[in-house]
Amino acid sequence: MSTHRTPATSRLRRRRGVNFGWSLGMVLRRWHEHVEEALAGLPQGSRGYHVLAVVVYEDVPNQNALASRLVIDRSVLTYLIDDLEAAGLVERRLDPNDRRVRRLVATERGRKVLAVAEEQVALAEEQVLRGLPAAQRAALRDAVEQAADAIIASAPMTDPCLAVDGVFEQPVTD
Amino acid sequence: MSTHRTPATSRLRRRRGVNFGWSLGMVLRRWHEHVEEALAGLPQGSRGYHVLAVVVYEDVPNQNALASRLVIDRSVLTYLIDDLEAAGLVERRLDPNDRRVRRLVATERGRKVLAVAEEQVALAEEQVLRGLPAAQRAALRDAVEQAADAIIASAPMTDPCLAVDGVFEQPVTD
DNA sequence: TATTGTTATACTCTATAACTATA
DNA sequence: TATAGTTATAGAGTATAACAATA
Repeated sequence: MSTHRTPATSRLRRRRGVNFGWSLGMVLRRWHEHVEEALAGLPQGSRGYHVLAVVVYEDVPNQNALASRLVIDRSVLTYLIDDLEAAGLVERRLDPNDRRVRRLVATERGRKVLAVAEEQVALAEEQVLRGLPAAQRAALRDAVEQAADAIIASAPMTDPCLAVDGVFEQPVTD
Repeated sequence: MSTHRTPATSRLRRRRGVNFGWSLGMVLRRWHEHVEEALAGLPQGSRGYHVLAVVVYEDVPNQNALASRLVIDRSVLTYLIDDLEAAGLVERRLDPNDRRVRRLVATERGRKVLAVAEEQVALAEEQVLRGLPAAQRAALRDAVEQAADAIIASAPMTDPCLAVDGVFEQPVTD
């Protein structure tokens, strides 16, 4: 199985930065492989983990706020919370002031499970980045988180500002 | 629409590095939003782009090799090549030595389209990372590509080495 | 029998809209 | 009418296996 020791890697010389996106996808994929396995047993894996973490550490007034905080759709959040609630990790509490909204609170068990999950994720992430020297590892984490912060801070997701399609329709006259 | 200027961002203090994966997903998502739009008109968007780039710059002996180079399944590669070939960007040539294999070669048009695409992608990526100072931007690109290289070099994708499930079955005795 | 490439099927994730209950 | 949350449906992407042709 491990007979091919990827002699390819050395000749994968990057032409400019054209494969930044591919590399991003690769790292994220590996992250998922390790983290979903590390979080087996936690409802919804890494997605339940993200939800639980926000509920524990941040003070979101309602589900809509939580959804936009995580940049996911309200409808998927419903399923995530359903499972977390069924597992006894979070609760939906009706807001007496506005009976439409449900305030989310973590249970004691939820906090404990999150603490365990954080350890597991930290270990998994070390595995993902184990090919990098420690300094590079920290730099990567910082850079990625900073980039995500900047993205969230800067703009709505899906902005049609730079509509530049049609470039390939007749760029080369064959 | 843009009325919420995300006051959240400032209070998104990270607890340790737990949201590295979330941030990765965020950056990749933004990358896709920009790049797929920039590559509208190119068959299969960024995926066709990756295939085309490898066909042009690297020397892959057959489709299987190309698929494992990009870490995608052979079956999806079939569709990608179908579309690229239909657009006249690549050709499948039968190998006279082994009539099972198809050698992939880029057409002249394919090379030209790739050159245009590279420009578009570079612009799109600048947009994605425009929230970061230039130095950070370069550091991020390098770190991510290095991490991907390390991942590819180090192991098969999906390794069941660290099977640590069951951790959440009864971690807290409720 | 093993391998290259294709086709078909199922499963996950996401996006969208319709629906309810409150306001 | 507008908003919070839910439910239902359709699409993209991926994984898997079955299949054909060749070795």
